[in-house]
Amino acid sequence: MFLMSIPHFETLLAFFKALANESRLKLIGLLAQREHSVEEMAALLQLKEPTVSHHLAKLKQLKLVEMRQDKNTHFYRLNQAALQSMSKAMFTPEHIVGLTADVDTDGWESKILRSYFEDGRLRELPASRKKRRVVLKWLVNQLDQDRRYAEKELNQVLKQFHADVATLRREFIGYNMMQRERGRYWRMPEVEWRTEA
Amino acid sequence: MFLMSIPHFETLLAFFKALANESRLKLIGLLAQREHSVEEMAALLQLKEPTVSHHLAKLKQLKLVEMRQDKNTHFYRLNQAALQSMSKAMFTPEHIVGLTADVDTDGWESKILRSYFEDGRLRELPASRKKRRVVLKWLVNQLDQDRRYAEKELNQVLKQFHADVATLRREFIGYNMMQRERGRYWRMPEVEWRTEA
DNA sequence: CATCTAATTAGATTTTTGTCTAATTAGCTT
DNA sequence: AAGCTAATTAGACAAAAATCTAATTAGATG
Repeated sequence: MFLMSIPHFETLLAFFKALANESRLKLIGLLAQREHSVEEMAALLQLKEPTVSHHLAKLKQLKLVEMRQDKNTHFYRLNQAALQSMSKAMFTPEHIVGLTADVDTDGWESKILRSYFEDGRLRELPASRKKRRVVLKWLVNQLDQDRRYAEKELNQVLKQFHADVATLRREFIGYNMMQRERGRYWRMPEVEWRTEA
Repeated sequence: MFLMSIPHFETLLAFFKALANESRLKLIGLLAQREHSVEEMAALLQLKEPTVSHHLAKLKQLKLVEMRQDKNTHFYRLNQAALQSMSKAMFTPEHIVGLTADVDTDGWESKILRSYFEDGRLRELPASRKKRRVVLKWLVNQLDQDRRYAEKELNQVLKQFHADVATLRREFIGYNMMQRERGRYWRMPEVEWRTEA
């Protein structure tokens, strides 16, 4: 239909607020099936019409629903496209990392992460040592602190971020972010990591 | 990693409630970068520790964050997998339609939609006339009531649900759900639709 | 024009949620 | 054990949000 830009903090928050309510979520469910008039929806959800109107106004503000008028009946329908594109872009790492723009502690690392991740996946391992370390640090952080992973399990987790899992494993060991013994891998405490692989 | 079952109404609502808050969303942003102690997060967000603790408890309940303890410092980290799988399954049509289970008006149509849609896409056009009509009805409802679509635009919208857009277009015309003239398509009011194609 | 209908807006009330301070717990450290 | 530190729990208070009734608007119809 049309692409929506990646939503920013305020947008995302507003979006969650809109959906974080029992009545509104039910309304969306109803509207996913077909259009409904305000009257109908009020009856189905056992709410008064003004209440429904109020909820629809919120959803309309965010373009999650659209309205058409026939005589003095207002028919609402869901804007699937808005919903989908929102949920799609929502939880990719580079986007989540961007959430903290205002707070941001280590802006430098965030910037690197954002630039190397795309649609939730690592495009390529950075060539420079410093950047590579940032990316690896983030990745190793996706693993459980105390768990011992079989190689297969480790691959499972890693391949969700990058195809070349063998290189990732090797780099982890190189930086001493992980250790291996008899086919099992586990994380090392951060103080033990090396600066150079 | 592991598959999560499709969340149901209560789960989904709880999930949105968890994220529909400025502080919690920022926490998630922070934790997406690396693990943090409660103290750190309180400082970064300019909140008191009990407040942060309280928010983390909510996120922990939903397994969105995990905690590891070192001495008496608690380190929290994000459970990316939970977040991702939640957002992924979230807004597929067959799931949204399922939201209204308790309310449900036309359970029969919903059931059909759920069974023919998978991951947001139409698996195949039902063979039986009655079922096909339900699916087409839903699809045509994704279009703007009053807009006139160029064939290309129409395809754009439709292909997001099904590859064989030519058949869909033909069926719409057949059921008189849409009309065409000089390469332009538009929706017909529901009263004009035919029962048989 | 008077009246009816469906919806929205205004304003009041109640419920839910976020934040704080104070008190408590759990785990060191001396 | 006494004291220290980081976190959690309890409870109070304040702010935000949901819902209702009443009043108003917009459009249709006799």
